[in-house]
Amino acid sequence: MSTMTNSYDINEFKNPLFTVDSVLFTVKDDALKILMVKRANEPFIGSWGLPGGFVDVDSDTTTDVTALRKLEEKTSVAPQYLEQLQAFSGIDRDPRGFSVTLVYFALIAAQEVSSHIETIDDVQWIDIDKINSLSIAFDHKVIIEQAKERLQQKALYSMVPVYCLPEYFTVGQLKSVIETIIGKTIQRKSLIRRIESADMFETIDEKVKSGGRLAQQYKVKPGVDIVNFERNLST
Amino acid sequence: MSTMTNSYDINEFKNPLFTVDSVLFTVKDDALKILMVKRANEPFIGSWGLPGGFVDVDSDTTTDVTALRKLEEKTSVAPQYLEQLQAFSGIDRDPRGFSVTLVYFALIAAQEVSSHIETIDDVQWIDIDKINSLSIAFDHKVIIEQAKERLQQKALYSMVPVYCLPEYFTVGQLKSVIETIIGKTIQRKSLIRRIESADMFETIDEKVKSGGRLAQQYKVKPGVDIVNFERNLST
DNA sequence: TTATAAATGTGTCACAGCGACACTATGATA
DNA sequence: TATCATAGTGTCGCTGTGACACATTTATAA
Repeated sequence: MSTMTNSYDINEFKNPLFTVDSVLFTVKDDALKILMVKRANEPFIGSWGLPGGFVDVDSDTTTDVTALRKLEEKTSVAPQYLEQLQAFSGIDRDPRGFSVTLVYFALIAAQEVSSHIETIDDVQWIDIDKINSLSIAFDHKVIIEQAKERLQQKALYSMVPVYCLPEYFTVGQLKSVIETIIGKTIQRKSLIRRIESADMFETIDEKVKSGGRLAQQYKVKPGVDIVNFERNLST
Repeated sequence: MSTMTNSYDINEFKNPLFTVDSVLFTVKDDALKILMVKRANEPFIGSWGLPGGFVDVDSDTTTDVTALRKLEEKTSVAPQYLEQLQAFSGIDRDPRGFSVTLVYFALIAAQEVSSHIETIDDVQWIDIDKINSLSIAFDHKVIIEQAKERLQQKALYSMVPVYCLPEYFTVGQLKSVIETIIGKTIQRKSLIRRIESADMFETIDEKVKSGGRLAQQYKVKPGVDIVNFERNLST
């Protein structure tokens, strides 16, 4: 066989630097927060950055696994919701050269991880409104802004915000989480109509105190997908 | 300085194989078609694949540029609409090892490129319903399916389908394109209401024949963004 | 010249789902 | 037992889509 073949030599091209990062949201103390990590390495040592890193090509079967692995290193649990946000690329965004970061968008209940995170000093829940006043690595400010917009959009036409709540939750809790995410109030009645029509939730027999009348508890039916509604809530 | 620093050595990790591919849609002869390329190289030589390739880290400023460059090599023009779809990754999807492909989603008017493509024998518009009966490279069948679903969703709540039409178009043409994309009929009246409320289009003085009464022509106002409606058309 | 077909464009009613808001229900507390 | 706080319901109005009849304008053929 000739040495001139059509087969591709893996080292022929310079490959871009490829990383996976996640924007992990939660709602805690009536504020939208994201998980940030204080960087221990160059570049941007000492700044806050999104949790993430390189793919381990010997053990990660997909980039989803990379994202989950990196998040679990920081939170010790898996997020309740994970989806791809977008890739961000550029010749200037990393001083080491052309780089691509595939960014995931994740949700978790604050209760699931709070005690664990409080024991680590380089991992914190940071209020999304305080991001602009901090030193943030790479283009992560822009990434966070886009992730926030996506979350806000999704909150208007789907039930994703339930993944910021524990297994059992009430209408009041869900209403509060949605309002925190989108930054405006919604009608309790509209939310109840959606809960009933979505057919995503089951009621729990035991009710729970809430400062007034006992509240009905709900949980997500096992195995159901997120329902998308045909209309947005009021913009 | 010690040689033991925290700075990252770019060659320390095996980087995944990274490519950029595009699903370029058009509507032609009342059918939804995508641009496919007959592969001239291994792997999957001889099969049909999506147009794409490696980033040129010396000249591409972002992956968007890579996608546009690769599409222009095949069509000789830039698509009218381009957005990221999603990254697809895995240890098995490419025989050369762990690979990631960042997939873009693009739209163009058939008229813009048809004459150019007809002169090339390894680049073709392929009817999306015929994809399953062809030999398709990598996981591109799955990618195409997801791109199609995204396009169908977008057609229900936005005006993206206009980017499958030439600069000047009529309501009848837009209705036909939307119906081809979503695979069902819509109400002309609903479409006109949307055209009027979107404030994205301007009317053209000159009307055009269409087999009956002369039809009003529209064009996209320069510089406007796609409008998203708060409701979907009927599912 | 006139009738017909074909497509464009309009008028309008019904329906669904969200917003608004008054009203009822139930548990804690004084 | 009265009051407060939160949970939950009833219902009217509004908006945008679906449906469909009707009017308009052009080409074509009798």
